[in-house]
Amino acid sequence: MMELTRKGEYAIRGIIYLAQQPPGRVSLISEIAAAAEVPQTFLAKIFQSFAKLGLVTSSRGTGGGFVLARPASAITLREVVEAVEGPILPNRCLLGSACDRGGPCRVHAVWKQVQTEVVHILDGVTIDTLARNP
Amino acid sequence: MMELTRKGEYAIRGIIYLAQQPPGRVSLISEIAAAAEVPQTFLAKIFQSFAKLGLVTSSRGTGGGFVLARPASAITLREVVEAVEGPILPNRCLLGSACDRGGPCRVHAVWKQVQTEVVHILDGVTIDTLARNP
DNA sequence: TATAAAGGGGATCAAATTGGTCCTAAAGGT
DNA sequence: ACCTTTAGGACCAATTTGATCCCCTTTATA
Ligand code: SF4
Ligand code: SF4
Repeated sequence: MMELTRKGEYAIRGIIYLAQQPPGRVSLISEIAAAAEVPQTFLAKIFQSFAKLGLVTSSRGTGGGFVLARPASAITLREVVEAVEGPILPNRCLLGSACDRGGPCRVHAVWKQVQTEVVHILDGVTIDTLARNP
Repeated sequence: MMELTRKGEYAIRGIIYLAQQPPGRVSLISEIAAAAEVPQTFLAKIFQSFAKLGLVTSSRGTGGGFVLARPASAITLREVVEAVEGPILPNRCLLGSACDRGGPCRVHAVWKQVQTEVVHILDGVTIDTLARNP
């Protein structure tokens, strides 16, 4: 239960690689994919999501590629995960939409607590922490 | 991300109904399904899992049905959820199997922390708490 | 101004998972 | 015997996941 998908794994590995490059260094998607051991075309989609959300900046044409849009210390693991997996939502009813049954039941509060706690943990981890080598 | 499936929702609703019955009262699957608003044949599978894990006891034939195998105060939400959704595992690498890449990376510890925290929350909630009406 | 080197984005696809039904067998009561 | 009720397997449609392909646009530079 609650498993991260491949997309999530790949997203994290990809952005960590980017964070490990010298600041300002532009990386090709092919380079990132090779380093992170991720199918290139799949990773390209992931980085498109990153770019749309402003986590990375992309440039096209010769000499193009990807760079972090902010310092790695200002990008949280939550942002990365939510960029590709959508919001942390242990139960549908946590999204505004009222429960299709009576009102919110007692379980509701438990899922809310789970959500809050997980968000808190993932928000407390930044990419620069993850990028530091053992 | 991390969404509970229908099966999980149904499992919780079903066992809460059972916990709301007078102690010792046997409930038919048809009755539980109607009360919990869950497809009956689907719920039957769910309760089979409960029975195998010893959360409920089942009896066949006339007068048969389901009863909680333990007091509702001794059944945790985690047991119920894991019975149908499998263990709380935010990332595959948390299951003994070593990472297919280098060694465990720094992200590993984060998922471990998420797992621990979620398990802790769900272990702290028992079915009798959930069964009490507003 | 070609041309090559990138990323953007849509279409498409196979495999896996989810959500659910159906049928037969087994067990238990009358 | 016969009815009731769960057990368990086979099966199925819809959705999601994990990817690949192809064509388009942007950009540098020869
Ligand atoms: S039954 Fe409770 S947990 Fe389930 S959707 Fe409704 S409010 Fe949420
Ligand atoms: S890269 Fe890290 S988080 Fe991902 S499977 Fe390996 S150890 Fe686990």
